[in-house]
Amino acid sequence: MPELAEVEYFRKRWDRAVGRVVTAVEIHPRARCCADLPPAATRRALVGARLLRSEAAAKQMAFVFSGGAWLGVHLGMTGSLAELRPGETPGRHDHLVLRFRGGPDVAFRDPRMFGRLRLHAGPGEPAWWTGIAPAILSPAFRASDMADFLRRRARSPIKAVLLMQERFPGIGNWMADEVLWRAGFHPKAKAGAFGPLAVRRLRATLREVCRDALRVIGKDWSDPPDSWLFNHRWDKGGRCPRTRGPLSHVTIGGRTTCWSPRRQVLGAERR
DNA sequence: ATTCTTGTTGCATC
DNA sequence: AGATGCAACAAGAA
Repeated sequence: MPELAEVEYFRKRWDRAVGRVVTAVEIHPRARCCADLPPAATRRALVGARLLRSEAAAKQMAFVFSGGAWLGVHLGMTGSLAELRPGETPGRHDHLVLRFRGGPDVAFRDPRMFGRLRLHAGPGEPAWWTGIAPAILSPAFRASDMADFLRRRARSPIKAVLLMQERFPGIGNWMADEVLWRAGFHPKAKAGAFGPLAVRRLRATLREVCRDALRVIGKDWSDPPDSWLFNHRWDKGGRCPRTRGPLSHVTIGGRTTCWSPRRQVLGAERR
C-alpha cells in the first residue's frame, strides 16, 4: 500500500510517542523484515532512550532517539505502523513492538514481510537516510536532472521509469498512474521521447500529485475526491472522471497500469 | 481453487 | 557497461 503520502500518514501514527522514553523492545527475530535489526544491539540502543523526532522521505521513515540511535522503517507492500490499545496483545504480524513509559505501545505490522527495519547506532546520520534522492517537492528536484534521467532510460516506458526511487522518491504504482493520467501521457510512451515542454509538464504534475496526496491521504487518510483517477482505477467498468470514457488496464514493468485511452495519447510527449 | 496485489532486489539477457 | 525485464519474496483478499 504505502507510497509517499501513506508513509507520512503512518509516521504520524507513532508520533504520540515523541518525547517518551522506551521501556521495552520486542522483536520477532526470525521475521525477514527484522534481518537488519539485531535484537541485542537494538535493545541496547533503544531501551532507556527518548524518541526525539521522526521524518519521512520517499517511502521510508526514520525515528531518531536520544543517544544517537536511528530506527529506519520501510513499509514494503503491506507494512503499517499502529498504536496498540493499552494491554492489547501484539498480533502475529506485529514484528516489532516498542513500549514507552506512560504509553503508548506501538507496533510495526507487516503480513507479507516485504518491509524492512534497520538500526543505526553510531554517530552522525546513516547513509540509508542521507542517500535518499531529493524530494519531488523540494527545489533540488530539478527539471534538468529529470530530463537527463529520462534520456538515460530512453527505451523504457515512462510508467516504469516513474517507479524508480533513485529519481522519483515516494512514487508508487497508483501515484505514477495518477500523474500520467492528469498530464495526459500514455504510460507506454518511451522516456527518451519526452521533449522539453513535456518534461516540464511531467514535473509540474508530479509535484501537484505529491501535494494533493500529502494533503488528503497523508493527513488522515481522507477519501480522495472522485475527480482523481484513484477512486476509479480498481472499479470493474470504471470510467475516466474527465472524459467519461472507459479505463484500460495493462501490465507495464510487471505492474498493473490503469489509464484512460481517450485522454492519454501517444505522441503528446514529443513536444 | 485460482488469481490478484499501491514494493524491491537480484539475476539473466539484451 | 549500462539498460531492461522478470521471477522471487509471503500472505490475505476477491
